[in-house]
Amino acid sequence: MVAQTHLTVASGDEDSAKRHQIMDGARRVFMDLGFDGASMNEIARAAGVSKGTLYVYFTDKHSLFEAIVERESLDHGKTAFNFDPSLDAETSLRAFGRAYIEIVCRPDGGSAVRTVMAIAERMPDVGRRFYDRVIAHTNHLMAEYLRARVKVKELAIDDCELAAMQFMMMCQATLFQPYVFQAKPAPTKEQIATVVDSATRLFLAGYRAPKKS
Amino acid sequence: MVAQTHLTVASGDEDSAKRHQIMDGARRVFMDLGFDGASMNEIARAAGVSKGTLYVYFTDKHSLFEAIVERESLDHGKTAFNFDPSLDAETSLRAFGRAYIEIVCRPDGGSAVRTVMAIAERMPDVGRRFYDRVIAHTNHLMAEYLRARVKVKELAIDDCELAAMQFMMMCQATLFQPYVFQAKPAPTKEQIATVVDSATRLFLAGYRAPKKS
Amino acid sequence: MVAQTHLTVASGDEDSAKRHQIMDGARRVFMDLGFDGASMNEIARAAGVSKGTLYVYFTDKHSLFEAIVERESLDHGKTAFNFDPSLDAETSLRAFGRAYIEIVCRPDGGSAVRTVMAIAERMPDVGRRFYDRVIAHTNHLMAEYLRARVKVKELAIDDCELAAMQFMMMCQATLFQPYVFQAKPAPTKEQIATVVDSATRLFLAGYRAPKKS
Amino acid sequence: MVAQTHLTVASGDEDSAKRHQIMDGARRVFMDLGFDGASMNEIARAAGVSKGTLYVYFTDKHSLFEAIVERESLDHGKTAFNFDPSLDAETSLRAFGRAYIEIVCRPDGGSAVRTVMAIAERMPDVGRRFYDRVIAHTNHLMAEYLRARVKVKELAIDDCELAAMQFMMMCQATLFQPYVFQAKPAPTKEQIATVVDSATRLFLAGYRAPKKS
DNA sequence: CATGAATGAGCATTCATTCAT
DNA sequence: TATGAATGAATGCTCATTCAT
Repeated sequence: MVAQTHLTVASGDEDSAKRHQIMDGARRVFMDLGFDGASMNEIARAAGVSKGTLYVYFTDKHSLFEAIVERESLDHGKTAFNFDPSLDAETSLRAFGRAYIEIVCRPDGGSAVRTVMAIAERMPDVGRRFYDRVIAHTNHLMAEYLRARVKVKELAIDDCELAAMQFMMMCQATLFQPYVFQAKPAPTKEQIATVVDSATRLFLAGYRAPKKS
Repeated sequence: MVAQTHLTVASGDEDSAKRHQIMDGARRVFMDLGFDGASMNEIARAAGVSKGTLYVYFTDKHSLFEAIVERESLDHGKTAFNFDPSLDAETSLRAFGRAYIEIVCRPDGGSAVRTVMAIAERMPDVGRRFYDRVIAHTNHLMAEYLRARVKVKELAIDDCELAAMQFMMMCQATLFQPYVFQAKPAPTKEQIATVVDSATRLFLAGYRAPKKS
Repeated sequence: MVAQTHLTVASGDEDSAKRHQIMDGARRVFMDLGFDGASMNEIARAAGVSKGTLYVYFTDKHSLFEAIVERESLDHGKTAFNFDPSLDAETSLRAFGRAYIEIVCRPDGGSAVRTVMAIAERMPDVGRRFYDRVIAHTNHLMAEYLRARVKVKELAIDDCELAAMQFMMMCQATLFQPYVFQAKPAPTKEQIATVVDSATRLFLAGYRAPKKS
Repeated sequence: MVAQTHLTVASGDEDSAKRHQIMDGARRVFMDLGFDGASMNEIARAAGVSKGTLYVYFTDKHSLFEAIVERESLDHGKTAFNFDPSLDAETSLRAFGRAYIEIVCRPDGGSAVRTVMAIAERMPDVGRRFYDRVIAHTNHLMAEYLRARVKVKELAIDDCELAAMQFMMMCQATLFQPYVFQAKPAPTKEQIATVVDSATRLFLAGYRAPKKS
C-alpha cells in the first residue's frame, strides 16, 4: 500500500464539492424520472461519479432523495418573492403571480412539486417538510404582505392566509394542471400574464378596501 | 346432456366479478404505493387472488393500472355535478364546490389525482386522458353553467372556462395541497364549507353582473 | 346432481378417440416447438380440447410427450421399408434410400428425429427407446436384407450392420444436416435422388461381390 | 495520484477472465440441459458467480448462448484438421476421420451438435451459423483436399463436396446416433478406429482412380 | 367425462447496495 | 477517498397442474 499523501475531506461533509456535484446530477434524474424511476446507475452517470461514490456521501437512495428535496425547499424559500409591504397590491400581486407560476410550471419538466407529490404517500416526512418549507412558507410570506396592505387600508381581508392561497391557486388556473398531467406544454409567459392578470383583478374586486368617502 | 343453468362468464369479460375484485384490490395498492411502488404480488394479495389470476384478466401491470385510471375517470365523470342552469349562482357554486372538494380530497387516502400526476411524466397518455376526462370535463360543465348565468345576466364573465377553473382552484386553497403532501389529514366537511363559501364570495364579488339601475 | 345417463369410457383407455385427437394435436406442437417450447395451452388448442382434458388422458406433459414419441416410433417401424430379399441390391437400395430420406427430412419441419435428439440428454429413456425402435430397427431390417444378398452372393460384406448404417448415413450426406440446422430447406425429390444414387454407387463399388469367373 | 499498476479490465471485455469463467460454466449447463432446460440460476451456480454478474457480461440468456455457440464454432474451426494435400488419401482420411469423430462424439456429454440442432428451429440464425462455420467448413476443407488428390490422379471423384460429406457421414455410422440418442456411451478410440477404417476402405473402393496400365 | 378459472412455483431480469482494491 | 465488479433479493410474468362445477 502506498502512504496517503493528502488530507482528505470528511466524507459526509455537508458542503464538499463532490456532494454538490452528486446532488446536481441526482436532482435532474429524480425530477425527470421520479423516485422509483431513477436508478442509482443513472444518477451516478448523470453526476459523473462512480456508483460507489454515491454511497460515500449518502447512506442510501432514500437519503439522497431527501437531501435533494431539502435543498430544493431551501432554494425555493430563498427565491422568495420580494414582497415589499410598501408597494401597492396590484403591482405586487402581478409580479409575484408571474414569478410563482414560472417556478411551479418549469418548462424543463423538472417540477419538484410533482416529484414530491408523487412520493408523499410513501415518504410523508418528505412531503410534509416540502409543503411546510415551500408552499406554506410562500403562502405565509404573501399573507404577511396582505396584512401589511390591510393595515394601510388598501385591502380588506379577514383571513389573509386563506386569501393568499386563493390567489396562488387562481394563478395556477388552466396552467398547472394541464402541465402536470402532460396535457399541454409548460405555459408561455404570455399565457401566464393573462391568467395572473385575471386572478389579480378578481382578487382585488373582492378584497380591495371600499373607498372611504 | 344436462341443461346448463348458468353461463360461464368469459375470463376477459369486462364485467366479470373477479375483474372487479382485482381492480378494487389493485386500486388500493396503486393509490397507496404508486405505480412503481405497487408490486403485482402485493396487488394479488390485496385483491385476494393469485398472481397468475391477475394475468388472466389483464395483460400486464401497465394495462391493469390503465384500466383502474380509466374506471376512476368514468366514475368521476358520472359523479358529475348536476349543474342546473336555472338555479342561481350562489347556491350552485356552493353545492358544486363542496362536492368537488370532497372528491378531490378523499379521506381514504386513495387520491387518483396524486397517483396519476405522479406517473404522468412516464405515462403521458394516461395523464392526458385523466386530465381530459376528469378535470377538463368538470371545468367544461361548470363553464357551461356559467355561460347560462351570463345569458340571464346574473353574471358578467368574459372567459367562462378560465372563471370556472379559477373557482375550482380557489376551492382547493389550503385544502388540497396540505392533503396531497401529507401535511394535514383530509379536510372535514366544515373546513370545506368555510373555504368554498369564501371562494364563492370572492367569485361573485368579481363576476356578479352589476345591477342595472 | 343429475344422474349420469351414459356409460363412460375409462379415461386412460389407450385407444379412445379423444386420446388420438390429443396426440395428433400435441404431435404437431411438440415437433414444431420442441418439448420446452410447447405449452400445454397451445397443445390443448391444437388438439381442440380443454387444458383439463389433457390431464384426463395423460398424467403430465412428460408422459404425453413419451406417448407421442412411442407412437411415432411404432409408426416408423411400420412404415418400414419393404425389403424384399429376392430383389437385387441396386434397385432395393435406391428405393429404400429415397423413402428413408423423405421421412428423415420431412418438409413440414416436424422432424421427430430432431425433437427426440434435442431432449435425449434430459430424457435418456425416450432417446434410447426411439433409437432402438426407429434407427436400430431400420438398420437391422436393412442388415437382414444385406445378409440375404450376401447369401446369394450378390454382395460381399463382413459386417452387415455397419454396412447398412454406412449406407443410411451416406444417404443423408449434404441433405440432413443443412435441413436440421436450418441452413437449407428440406431437400427436393431430385436432390434426394442424386444423393441416394451416389450413395448406392459407392456402396456397391465397395460391397458388390467380385464376379466369379 | 498513485500510479495504477494494473489496468482494470472493462467488464464487457471480450477476453476478461470472468467472462471465460461464465462461458465455461454456462457451456456445461447449456449442453447438458438445452437452451430452455438451462436456468440462469443454474448457470450462475455452475459458473461460480452470482446471477447479477451474468448480466454484467451478457445482455441476456440468448446472447450468452450465442456467444457460447460462436466460441464453440471457432474452436471447431481451429481444431481443423490439417489436411496436407501432399499426403496420400488413405493415411489422411484415417487420421481425419478419427479426429472428426472424437470431436463430434465428445465423451463429456457436451455435444454442441446436439444442443444447436435442438434449438435450430427456434433460433435459425444460430443453427445456420453453426452449420456454416463447423460442418460446411470442415466439409469444404476435406473437399479441397480431395480435389488436390484428384489432381494428382490418386482419386477420381466427380463431386468432391458430396464425396467429402459421404465420408464424414460414414465415419459417424453406428457411433454418432447411439451417442446422441443416449443409447450408448461415447465410442472408444478402438470403436472409432474400426468404423473409420471401414469407411476409408469403402470410400477408396469407390473413389480411387483406376490404375493406368 | 369435460371444462377453464385459478394456482403458485419457477423463470429471466433489474438494481440498490457492498467491498476489495 | 474513489472505484466498479459483484451480489442477491425482489420484480413482472409464464405455465404445468389442479379442481369445483
